[in-house]
Amino acid sequence: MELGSYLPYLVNRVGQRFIADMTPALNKVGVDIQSWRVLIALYQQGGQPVGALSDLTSINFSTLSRVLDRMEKKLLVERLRGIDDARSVKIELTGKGREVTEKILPHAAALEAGSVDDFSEAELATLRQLLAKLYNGLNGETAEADRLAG
Amino acid sequence: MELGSYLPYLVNRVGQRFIADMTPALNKVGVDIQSWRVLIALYQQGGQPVGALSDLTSINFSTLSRVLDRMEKKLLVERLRGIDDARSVKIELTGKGREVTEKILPHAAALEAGSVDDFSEAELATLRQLLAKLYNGLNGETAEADRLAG
DNA sequence: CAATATTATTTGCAGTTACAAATAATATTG
DNA sequence: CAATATTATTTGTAACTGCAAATAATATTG
Repeated sequence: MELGSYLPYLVNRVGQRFIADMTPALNKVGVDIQSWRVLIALYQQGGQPVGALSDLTSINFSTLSRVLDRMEKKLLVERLRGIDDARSVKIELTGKGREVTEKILPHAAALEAGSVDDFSEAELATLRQLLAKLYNGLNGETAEADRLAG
Repeated sequence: MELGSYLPYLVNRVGQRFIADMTPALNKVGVDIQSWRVLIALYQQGGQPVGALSDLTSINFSTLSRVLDRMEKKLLVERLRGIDDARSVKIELTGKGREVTEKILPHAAALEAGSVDDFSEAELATLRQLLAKLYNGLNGETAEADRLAG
């Protein structure tokens, strides 16, 4: 096995570079990377209960609970307890959350665009499609999933 | 912008799934994900100074220093101070480090193989090539790099 | 319908992480 | 060659993370 062709390696280093390149824009508005993931998810998919948001952002649900604490303190999101089921908490963007998201979005778009500057449209579409396919080929095994599977 | 086509999102969720799916095999031998990254890097590329290992693994150099502390305590690596330049520390796999790596490798290979089960050889090659190209299209901006760039 | 199981989220806690400063060594320069 | 700058790594510190247990609510079942 060769490191340079090992998919987890290739994927991890790209992910870390995206984070590194995004960090200056995030620092400017005092938002950390995890909060940014929550912001885009909510901005594009609307209010979500914590569990769904955890799936959507790939942030561990207990970590996410703490991320939401920070975001709530900064008035970026609010927790709406038990709209239909009082066990669940619906997370909604606040006006400020939307504002901040819209301030970051252009930087995010520019970064993504810059990263694929010398990709053809076809290559870009292929990359997205293969990443989605790769995701589906993985299990997303969790302690919880294991327990249920036996 | 759509979440499902946003590259940092697509990449991050794949990376998290690789971690989640790899974790059981790593737990069995008491190795965390960061240590695993160091193990494969050293196993395949040979002994490295800390800085090079930081680049290779995409682990922040000060975090890496602590990761190496844990690994040294578990006798997986050793620090060889100043072979040619006394400022640098060459990190080498120990015999045990190699053993443990070889115990994990089959799981890693199986996981990767399973994730691309329904990929053609051509698709797999394309994915790898596009991920490498994407990596090159990113800056890997660091506080240090920023300082140097002015 | 009381007892038990299940689902959703938070919290205790024991690490882990990353920025910035400190340390340690080599290179440069006046 | 002493003073200063640069390079490589570690460490102080404050915040972040994730497992497991606790809490809180709804569903099921005998």
